[in-house]
Amino acid sequence: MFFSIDPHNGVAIYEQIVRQVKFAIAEGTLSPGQLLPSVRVLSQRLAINSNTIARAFQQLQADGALELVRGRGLAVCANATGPCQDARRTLIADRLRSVLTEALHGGLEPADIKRIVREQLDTLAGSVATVASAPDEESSP
Amino acid sequence: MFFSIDPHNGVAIYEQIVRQVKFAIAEGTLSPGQLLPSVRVLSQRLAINSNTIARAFQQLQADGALELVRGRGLAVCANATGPCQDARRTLIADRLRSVLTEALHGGLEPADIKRIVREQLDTLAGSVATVASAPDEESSP
Amino acid sequence: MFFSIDPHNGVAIYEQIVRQVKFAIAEGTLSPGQLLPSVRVLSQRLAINSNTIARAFQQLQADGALELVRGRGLAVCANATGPCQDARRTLIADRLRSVLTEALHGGLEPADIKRIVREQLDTLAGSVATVASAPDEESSP
Amino acid sequence: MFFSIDPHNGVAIYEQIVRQVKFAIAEGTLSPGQLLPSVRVLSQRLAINSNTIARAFQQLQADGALELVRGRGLAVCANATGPCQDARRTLIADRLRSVLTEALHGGLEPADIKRIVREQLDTLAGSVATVASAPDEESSP
DNA sequence: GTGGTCTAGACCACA
DNA sequence: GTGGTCTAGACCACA
Repeated sequence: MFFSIDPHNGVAIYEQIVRQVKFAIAEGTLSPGQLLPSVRVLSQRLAINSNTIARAFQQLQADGALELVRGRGLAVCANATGPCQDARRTLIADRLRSVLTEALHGGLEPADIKRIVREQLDTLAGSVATVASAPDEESSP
Repeated sequence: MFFSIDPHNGVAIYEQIVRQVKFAIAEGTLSPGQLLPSVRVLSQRLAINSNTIARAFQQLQADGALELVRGRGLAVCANATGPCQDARRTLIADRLRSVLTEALHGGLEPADIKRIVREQLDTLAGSVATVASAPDEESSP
Repeated sequence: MFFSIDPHNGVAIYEQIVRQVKFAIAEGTLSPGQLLPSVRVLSQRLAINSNTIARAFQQLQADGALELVRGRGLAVCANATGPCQDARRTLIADRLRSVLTEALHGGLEPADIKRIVREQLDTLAGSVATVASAPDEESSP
Repeated sequence: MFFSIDPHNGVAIYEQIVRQVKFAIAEGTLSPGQLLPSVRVLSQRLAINSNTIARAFQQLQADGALELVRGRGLAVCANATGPCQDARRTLIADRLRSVLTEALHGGLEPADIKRIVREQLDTLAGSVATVASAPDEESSP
């Protein structure tokens, strides 16, 4: 499981974790039943306080994405994949709508906006693809 | 000058105001020399605390977009249009890059993302166009 | 609003606060739109850390019982009364079912259990009624 | 001896075991001198960690309900029945008082509470009766 | 070892 | 003033 946290992007850290876990479940990087890295491990790896990790995990439990396995840790819920795929699309669409609204209100033309999207996608696709295909030492706990 | 503030989109309110003023300057809705509505008027119109408005205006002065005209208020700087056009593109592109990165990291395909962008643009274009062409009682103070 | 917190009864403090706020909404002690005591005030009054109060309030927001009023505090949601009445009955019925199951499994007869319930209710009804009818200095903020 | 453990009812698992053993002694399912299943057996049967079982047994010894019989295991104390009957009533009454207090504080009427108790008892009585009369392969070791 | 809760105290955005 | 977030560190139940 790969995390990329930015403490200064306006989104709370615990919320970034919640989203990235849901996204990982959505794309199958985390499969049902799989255990997540422990709070302590993740805390150390991300250099983030363990309370913050715990808060994210608790939210994920409340959202039905993770379940507690006593003494072993937190595991992906059996039927979490579908809902997480929905959640992913909704979250992305909401953020996109917000940015696009701002762009249109700011006087950019749809054609111009589409051009920017295309540019950014072309730039990003390469680097992200690299990350995504990198070997992940934790995918089978 | 038309403002649309969304308290839940993750961007601080004062920051939304800063951006929207710059965007209005970029597209010419606000021209050099033009006076902005006062903090008090804007505070009342947007139902937003005046400290928040004041903070946005302070930032806009610091960024060289607005300047104080003694006894009259804040006016658009003489040479602000060009820089604001640049800023607009950068601000939009930055937010877009952030969302697109999140989407790609989350396992969405570029094609799927482009489809979502198209959907959202189609939905939004109509409503925004309407707003944009509405008469604006404050554009010539 | 009256709180009675017992740090040692096995239920987490924040959870006790969540329940008692929902119960107060259910019985109308807290009406829609009404502001709750602030986190700081409650923290001092109950001698409980403000993070714990904040956590309870956050849960209550997530549950749709409270909503944030920027700069003023947290208010009871407009349509929270009905759901809180349902939640109250469910929570009580669940806890009762748990105790009654234990009693039956432990070999007590239904008649004996009913007698204990009657005894306890008679004992408690008086004292609670007194509390409930006491003047509440905070019911109209 | 029949155990029914509910990990989600707020009472610690070891505490549930302590209570259920006392209750079984109270109703005679466990008689003085009778040996209890070993920690290992119970741990396996209930799918509960053996530390948790051991802790419950330790508490039961401290409470004078069980005693160690060298080389054979833990047995019900000679004079445990009476005290366990008292304990049973007290433990049940305490939990009931706690729930009933919460219900009254929450604004439920005594009549409404009695109705809920009656409903729950009717629902539960059938299933529990069935369990109680089932043959118990361990009652005479 | 696992997660859950709580405290004390800092800093932030917003009103 | 309001609530929200984060850290550091303690203690707990359970495996």
